[in-house]
Amino acid sequence: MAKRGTMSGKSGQPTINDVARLAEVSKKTVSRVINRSPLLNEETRERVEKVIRDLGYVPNPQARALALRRNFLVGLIHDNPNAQMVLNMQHGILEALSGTDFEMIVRPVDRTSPMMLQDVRTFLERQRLFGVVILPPISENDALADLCEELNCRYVRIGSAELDDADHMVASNDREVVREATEHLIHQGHKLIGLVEGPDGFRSAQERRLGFEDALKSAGLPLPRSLIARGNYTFETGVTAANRLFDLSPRPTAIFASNDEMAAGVVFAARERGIIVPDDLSIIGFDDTPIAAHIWPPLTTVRWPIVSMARAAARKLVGDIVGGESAEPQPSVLPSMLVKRSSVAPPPS
Amino acid sequence: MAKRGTMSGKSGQPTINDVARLAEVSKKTVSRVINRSPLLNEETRERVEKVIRDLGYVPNPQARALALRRNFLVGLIHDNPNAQMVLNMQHGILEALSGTDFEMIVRPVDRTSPMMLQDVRTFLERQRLFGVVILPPISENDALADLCEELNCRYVRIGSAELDDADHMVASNDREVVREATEHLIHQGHKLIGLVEGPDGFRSAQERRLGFEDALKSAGLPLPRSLIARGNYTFETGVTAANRLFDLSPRPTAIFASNDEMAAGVVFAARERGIIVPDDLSIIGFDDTPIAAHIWPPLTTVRWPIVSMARAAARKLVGDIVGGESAEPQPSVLPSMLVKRSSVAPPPS
DNA sequence: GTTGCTTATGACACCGGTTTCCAATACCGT
DNA sequence: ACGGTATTGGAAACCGGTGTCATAAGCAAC
Repeated sequence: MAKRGTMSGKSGQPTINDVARLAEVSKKTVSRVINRSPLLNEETRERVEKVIRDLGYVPNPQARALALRRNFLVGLIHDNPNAQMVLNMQHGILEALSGTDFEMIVRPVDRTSPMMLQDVRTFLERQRLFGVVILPPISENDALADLCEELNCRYVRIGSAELDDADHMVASNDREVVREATEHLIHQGHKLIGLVEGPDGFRSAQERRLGFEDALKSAGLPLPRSLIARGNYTFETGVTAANRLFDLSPRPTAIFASNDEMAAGVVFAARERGIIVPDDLSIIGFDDTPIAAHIWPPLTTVRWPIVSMARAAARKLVGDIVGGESAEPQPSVLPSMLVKRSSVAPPPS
Repeated sequence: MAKRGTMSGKSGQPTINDVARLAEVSKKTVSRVINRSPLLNEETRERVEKVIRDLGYVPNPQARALALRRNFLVGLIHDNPNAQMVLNMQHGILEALSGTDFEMIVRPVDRTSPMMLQDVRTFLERQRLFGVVILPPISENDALADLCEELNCRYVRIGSAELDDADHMVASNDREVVREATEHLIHQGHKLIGLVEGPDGFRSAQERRLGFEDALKSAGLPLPRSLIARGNYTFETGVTAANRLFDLSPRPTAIFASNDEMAAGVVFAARERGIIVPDDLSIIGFDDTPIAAHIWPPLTTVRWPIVSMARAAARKLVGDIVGGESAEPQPSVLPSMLVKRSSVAPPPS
């Protein structure tokens, strides 16, 4: 327990000076102990460490931030409409940060705002963040990454496909797993499969579409342009896109939607038309958000390794600081998996 | 634009010393300007302010935090499983904080952990937060509020019912609006209405149950114990509770569930049994999470003024600092509203 | 015994603000 | 012209750490 009564500060917390005085060394030596400096007598270190333990001393983050010109904060930058995903990412990051001196600070941004970059710049400059984790879809914005470089702020982007620089990236294998998902539909006997793809210009949308095409191609199935409808990852656009596909004749017997929200929109639209899922129509989504499990029928979908990705990203950022030499390199690509539920069945005969 | 070349620091950001030098005053005077000290020559102030603008000077948060022994951070403490709500709260807080010097730092906690209080104590002591906003359900924990008092950390709790201390509380009128929701069912002709209530010991659960009882009582309807099933705010317990109510004979023709997740569970269970919503069974939920609008049929539910509550809470915390004399007092009770969708209809005849 | 090198430690300035205390100036009544 | 009282500005200490550089001790080599 902390023995009180010998503190210099009146705020109750012991300072580095208290430790130095009690251990009969200089501040600097205590600082060396804190920062695991190698050039330090083992005996001295132990003596200081004992005082630190006895006192319950913890270095003041504000003072360190000032002296180091760098805060012990990891920022989370996102413009993600998917609350569950953002929150899971937060948990993943905090998990990686727990037990370290780092805390997390959250920064939603508005991709459509012309001030976005300027805002982020001000934010990073002022807070002097140790590093940031950038969530999709804003993680695809290269200007943002360049800004981090420029401001000397470490960063890790989370995304759908591996980029050049593994140090700044954690991704999942979207293309591969979507191919797998589509093949699952093909194996059920579907031949006319629609795609509700994500918005133009999104890496994730592109990757998922490529995976979809891979599967059809290697199965020798045709893919007319009409079977592809675009949405923008929202429920409503899922409904619209589905209706466009339902108007086709012959109607597709299965649909892959690039995310769960749109897939839920497809289910919704099907119900409005009296199309029974999965009897008349099989559906696969992507993300495994709670809605996927909770609508009827429960959606077959792809589960992103969200928490692990966030954890890996945060560890990449702070690993060499907190881990010392024992910091293992973090993986850059984590596998997604297909979660089979009840929205897929063989096509009607 | 900032004129470079006259800075003392090499990091690019101008410091208070730069401002002082260019304005030909002392640091202290600049500090007085920044902190809106009243005893200051108007002319001097303007001169300094001009230099500040020209230089694009912004005080260094780390240095201020060290000197003031108080960080410019507002913490968000939550143990909420509802991602959408947490994220909306985050947005509300950030909205209130935007344009100020404050940033938000997020701290999920585990209510069930015996270390919870200790963890939060360490967190608050170390980070020297300016204040915290506490989300339900952990906001009902009085020990946590006491801890904040003890550590001299401002706090605002967000909850379901008004507490004694309006300065530390922002709430919604759950009881009233649930009464209204239940009366909506009664007006449709329902006489046998089930309640899927929230977990024991939760203020929100209690308030909502009271509102439910209020409505039945004033309509002269009986409320046998068997019509009340308890869940713990999760989808799965909603399913279980619904099945218990479905086993009743006669079966209730309407169900109010204390949150949307459980309401979604009720819908799910109904479908499993072939009970048609809303023809055979009307359902009302609470929260207006995205799932409410996206399942079939879309749920009639109660919308909490989440963003406004969070905004009000954050303004309560920082209002007197950033607002100066113009800081308006923030409301402590914000009204919820009933959102009518398609899950309610008259009972089968 | 002196030189030269390595290792362990300390003195002191510094990060960029705030606060305390005091001096200087202006304003005032007599 | 004089002392007394508000206002204002400045010097220096401080918040609690880190960086730079100097120095002392220990030891091999000359």
